[in-house]
Amino acid sequence: MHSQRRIAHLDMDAFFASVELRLYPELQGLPVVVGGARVPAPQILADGRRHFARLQDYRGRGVVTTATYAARALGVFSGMSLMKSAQLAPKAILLPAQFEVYRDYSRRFKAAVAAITPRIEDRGIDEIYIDLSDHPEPTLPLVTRLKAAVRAATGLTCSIGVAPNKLLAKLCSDLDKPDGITLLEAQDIPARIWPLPVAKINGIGPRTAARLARLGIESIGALAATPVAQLIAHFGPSQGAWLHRAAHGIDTRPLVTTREPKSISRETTFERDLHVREDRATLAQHFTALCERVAADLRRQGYLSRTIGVKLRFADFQCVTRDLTLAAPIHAASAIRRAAGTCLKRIPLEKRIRLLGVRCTGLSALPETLADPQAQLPF
DNA sequence: TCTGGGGTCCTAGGACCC
DNA sequence: TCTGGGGTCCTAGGACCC
Repeated sequence: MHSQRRIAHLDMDAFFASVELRLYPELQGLPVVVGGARVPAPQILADGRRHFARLQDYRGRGVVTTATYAARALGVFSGMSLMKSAQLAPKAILLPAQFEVYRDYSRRFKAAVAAITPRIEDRGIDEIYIDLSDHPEPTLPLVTRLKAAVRAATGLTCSIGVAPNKLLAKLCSDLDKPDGITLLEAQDIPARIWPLPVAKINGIGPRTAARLARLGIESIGALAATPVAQLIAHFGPSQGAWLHRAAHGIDTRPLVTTREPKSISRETTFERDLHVREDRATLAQHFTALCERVAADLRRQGYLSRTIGVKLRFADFQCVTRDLTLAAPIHAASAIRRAAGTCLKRIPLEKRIRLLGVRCTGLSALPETLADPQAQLPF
């Protein structure tokens, strides 16, 4: 028999914004927003002090990547357009995202955890699952030690939830943020999980939450009380049964401790919507650049791709994709551009284009001889 | 002055093979 | 001439996550 698992979810607190506060301590306590591309970097003044851009001076199509807790208090949240957040917090500091710096902090906090508890599932740049089941130490001192190690390695705080599975661990890491520890057992589900809105469940997004709301189901408890047959009638056998299990805190997924990438892609949203007729040269330039960037990513990560695809988003936000599977895998930018060009020809282009992307799937390992940069031709 | 960029997973139909 | 399933690959779209 296998005993109860002990799964932790560790989530860094306002990760990108907190890294920026480490780099610019004079911003501590202020509303700060980290934004997308084309945001000006801080300027060093003659007296050595730094000058920061304000949200009110931003023009463009970027969105909020992360906001400090002071900015969140003004109603600014991830995913909100920067122009809209400027209405809510015009004087907030606006910083460009520095993904290389965040990746470095990410490696440091993960290494600090791995030195104590090696069974880790990577869930992106700022969160991980940790399997504590086989660790001899009691949960609270162990988790306290993990937080201290993360802080020593990065200077940053995190929040940790510990529960019998990933679904519940993820739910409860969010219950005491920032800098919190939440331990949850199965018998705590009715009191602590059922009052929460259904969208707190990882896997229930805005669409599913809206469909549930139309059925009068708003809380996880209401979802748990709904007969599974009714859920299956509305959402199909797979999703319906899953919704029922999730609401009851049932989740048997193991940790995935190693993973190979399935796709590598690059995309760009234009500063203004472009049209094939009027902006052919500009579009061609962006298209070639995307193919070159994705080719460079493939080579750096050591992959060939057999299926090349394109993605377009039109001005009305309609999204279309086309892909093409080749007889043999490729990695050269010129070959990617040729295949992606074939895909593009299959899309009617009457509408203005907002976004263009190039994607490589069907990945296989690049042979060693080709992976050697000395052996590479430019394209 | 709505709505980024990089991913994963699922569904579903058609082709094709056994 | 009509009638089968099962399995895999390819393609397109959609939901969701960080």
